[in-house]
Amino acid sequence: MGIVAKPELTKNVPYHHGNLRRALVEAAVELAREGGPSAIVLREVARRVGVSPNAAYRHFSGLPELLDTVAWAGLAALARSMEAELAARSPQPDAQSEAMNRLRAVGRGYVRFALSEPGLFATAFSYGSEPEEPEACVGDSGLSPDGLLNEALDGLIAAGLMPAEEKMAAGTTAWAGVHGLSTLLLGPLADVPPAEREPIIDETLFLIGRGLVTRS
Amino acid sequence: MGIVAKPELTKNVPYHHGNLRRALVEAAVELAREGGPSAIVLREVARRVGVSPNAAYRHFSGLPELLDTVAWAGLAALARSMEAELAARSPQPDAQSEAMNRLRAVGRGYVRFALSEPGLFATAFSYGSEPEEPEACVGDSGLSPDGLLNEALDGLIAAGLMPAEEKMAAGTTAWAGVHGLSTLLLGPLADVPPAEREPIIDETLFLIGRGLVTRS
DNA sequence: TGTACATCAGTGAACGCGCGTTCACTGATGTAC
DNA sequence: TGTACATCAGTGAACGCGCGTTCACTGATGTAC
Repeated sequence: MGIVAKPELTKNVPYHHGNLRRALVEAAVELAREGGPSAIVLREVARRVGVSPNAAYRHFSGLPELLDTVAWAGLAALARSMEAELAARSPQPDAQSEAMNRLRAVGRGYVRFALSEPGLFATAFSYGSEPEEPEACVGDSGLSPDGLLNEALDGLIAAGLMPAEEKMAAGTTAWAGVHGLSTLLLGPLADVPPAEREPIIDETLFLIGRGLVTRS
Repeated sequence: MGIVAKPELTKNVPYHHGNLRRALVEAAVELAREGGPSAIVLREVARRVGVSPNAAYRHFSGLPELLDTVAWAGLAALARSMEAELAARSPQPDAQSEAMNRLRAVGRGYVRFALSEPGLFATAFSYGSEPEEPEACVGDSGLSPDGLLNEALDGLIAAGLMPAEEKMAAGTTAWAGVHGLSTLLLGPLADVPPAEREPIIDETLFLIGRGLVTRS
């Protein structure tokens, strides 16, 4: 029983939960936000929803399936963070600046998500299986984090900044860069002062981006 | 009791263990190699050494201290892997090629260690406190992974490939790149065929390195 | 060299804990007639 | 519209497990004299 009684539980006391599956996932996401994948504990999820521990087995085969569902939700949230940076940036006059600007925006969205939601970020990459419906890990644009990066790389190619045959290597490098930076800032570099974080992110995105484009 | 009786336990049956602390750390490292940090379980460590579970408390304040010790050993092993790549590469005629070659060698040593010892790699970055004696996480050269990277960056500067004031940003970018690539190859990219891994590593190291050096 | 004794590295048993999962069940829901 | 009944989403209790840690102890070691 939480500190605030849930209206539908006090008023109606419905025997059948409205949408228990959704409620379980939401509680599990909250646990992931608080403590990462290992904090997703089936009994605690049930406790928070106000249901007996075994009720979850009506909706999931077991803990691993619930964990995967949360991971996919984490990837979707990551995609939305990347989309938010794309929307927030100011468009550039020429095509080349525009393409680089978009690439850096998705990268910044990636790292910022990791820093603002470390538990969910860690959980997003702890999935054990791919989702059956790919739309489970997709942002508002319908693209996954992967798809958003690819779109940005296509922009680089279209602007003549990168040969098409380097796309795959560039994708791996960009992903590795932002993922590694996120991990470092949450781990070994966790005690750099918050004020220094943004410049570090910008510098790193600059150096990574510089490596991807063909020198003129 | 293992499948092979330990000689010193069957022959001499010494009451006091020769060097229990060292034996505990070795067993814990082995567990980390097999399953990462969460596989380091105090009771299992004691079981493998052939000692009662509480005996470990004569040498460690508790599980966290043992875990940190294994993490530092992992960092030392990482440093040695980087040193091995430095030693294995073929020296280059001119100073600039030599500097880039050394930088890529330490990067390759980093990623190869992660791929060959994933459990120990994960454990190396799960420490909760810094070692009191810094030589706990140092390779044969006396340098830590961090120190080896810095040495390589100094080489880049000395060769005139990079302005000194970019050193810090370059270090973060290089570290992020190899760390991220390691993480991806062990996670989301875990099912790229082993034959394709080396080319991917080389391409990524190439693109990261290209971003660090000043364009001419 | 021999003996008394403090030190300390181990033992054995037990503690409380919380977990994921299973069992047999109960009571609400909604459909067929 | 009313009733019988199958369905199914939940309950409550229990399971076995292994964990980290603590307790009072014991027996070997090594030093002082």
